[in-house]
Amino acid sequence: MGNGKEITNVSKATIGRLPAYLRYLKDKESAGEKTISSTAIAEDLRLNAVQVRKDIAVISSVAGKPKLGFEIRDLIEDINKFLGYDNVTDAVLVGAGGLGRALAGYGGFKNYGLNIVAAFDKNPELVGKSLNGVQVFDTKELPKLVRRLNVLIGIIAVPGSEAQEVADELVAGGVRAIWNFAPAHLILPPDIAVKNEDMAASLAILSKRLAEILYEEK
Amino acid sequence: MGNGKEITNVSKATIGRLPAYLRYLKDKESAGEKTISSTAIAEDLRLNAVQVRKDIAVISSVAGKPKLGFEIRDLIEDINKFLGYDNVTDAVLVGAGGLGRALAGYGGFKNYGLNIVAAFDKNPELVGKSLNGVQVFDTKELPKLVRRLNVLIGIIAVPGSEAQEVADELVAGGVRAIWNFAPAHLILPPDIAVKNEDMAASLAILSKRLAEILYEEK
DNA sequence: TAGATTGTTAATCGATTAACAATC
DNA sequence: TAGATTGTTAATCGATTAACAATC
Repeated sequence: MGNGKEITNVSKATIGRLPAYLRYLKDKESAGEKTISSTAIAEDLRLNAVQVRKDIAVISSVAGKPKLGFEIRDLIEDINKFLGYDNVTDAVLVGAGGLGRALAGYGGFKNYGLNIVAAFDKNPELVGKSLNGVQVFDTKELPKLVRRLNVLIGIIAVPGSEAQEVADELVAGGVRAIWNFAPAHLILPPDIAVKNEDMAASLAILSKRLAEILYEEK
Repeated sequence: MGNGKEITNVSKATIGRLPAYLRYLKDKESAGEKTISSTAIAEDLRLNAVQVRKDIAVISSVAGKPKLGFEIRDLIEDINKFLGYDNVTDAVLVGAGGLGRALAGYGGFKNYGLNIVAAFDKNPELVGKSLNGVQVFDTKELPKLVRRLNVLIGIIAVPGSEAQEVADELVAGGVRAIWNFAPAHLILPPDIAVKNEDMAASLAILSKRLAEILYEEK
């Protein structure tokens, strides 16, 4: 999950673009290409070439070569390292309903350095079951088990009305980062990292863009 | 989905905060409160009070009253109207696997002005089935059916390798906005609205914040 | 009245984009 | 050499925050 050295003030915007670069570069590598220019990346990903070069400068030690560009292999390695995809971090999932099941079933997380070690649900029918190899425990066990497993990341996939309570229990168990998929605003201590996956917000932004597009062509 | 009148240049940042305001205000209303100040909203939602007032100014016609604040009822009505939650827009879902099923099963979308009218999958075993009342069709039927249903929004929940193809078919069917949950960068005409739900990007940002927090307290 | 709160203008901050010399 | 491309400095853009008079 990245080591101390790399924790310079890299902007959220840059970090958010890195996974897209990584996917793109892997595609190029699979296609047999060896080098890539910032101009090419920018064009394909609809970004600004200077932005791409700056992003690369932040995470990469190797310099690009005029006329040639960057070594794809090097870039992939640097991004993987920066994002901490080499070493996996454990996480727990709370909520084994529809979305929770989908998240547990999504095998891709391990590639992103995340390993879901346990799931929790308060529904007795789900407790004891296993979601894609992840065992479901009773939510009552949450703080105790999280502490014992020494887990730092909690994923919340419960209804909005239960999210705050779950978040409190995660924090009580020692979790330091919360990935919140519930439609709820969580009140948390300042030394806990939170990322809200607010579907309503995303949809609102998409809808407004759509409305703009339709309006413009009228 | 908002009407022409409201399509001024409201920033994406503001639009993204509106759903959070709405949830918060509904909570307050349920708790029996009648008015709310921007200072109170800002404190509870960990925002800046000026920002809250500016956001409100953009979407609301009614003015706040010094010493009192804003009428909660009015604000809720204005945000609902601005976000177009009153009138529902149809959408199709492509991919009836784990995530697709979770999205189809998520009843909340209707509250957000989105109505999933059909799902598609290329897996014959899923075709003909129904996900929470949403019928699954063969992906082959996609362009034809999308056009016939006159659907403007497509939700992509297929593996990354299939996302571009699906996007092309959605566009061919007349879709004008794409909500992309697949880990893939889509190449699309400029007059198509896209919102990428990039889980890897979200996780990267959360992980870096966690790393920072852990680093600081060392 | 006194004080909390609004609405708005100005200042700051952060991120993107433009310009351009250096270089392979 | 000529030209594509890099790396960096400066300019621009957009969003957040600070300052403050108006007002209920």
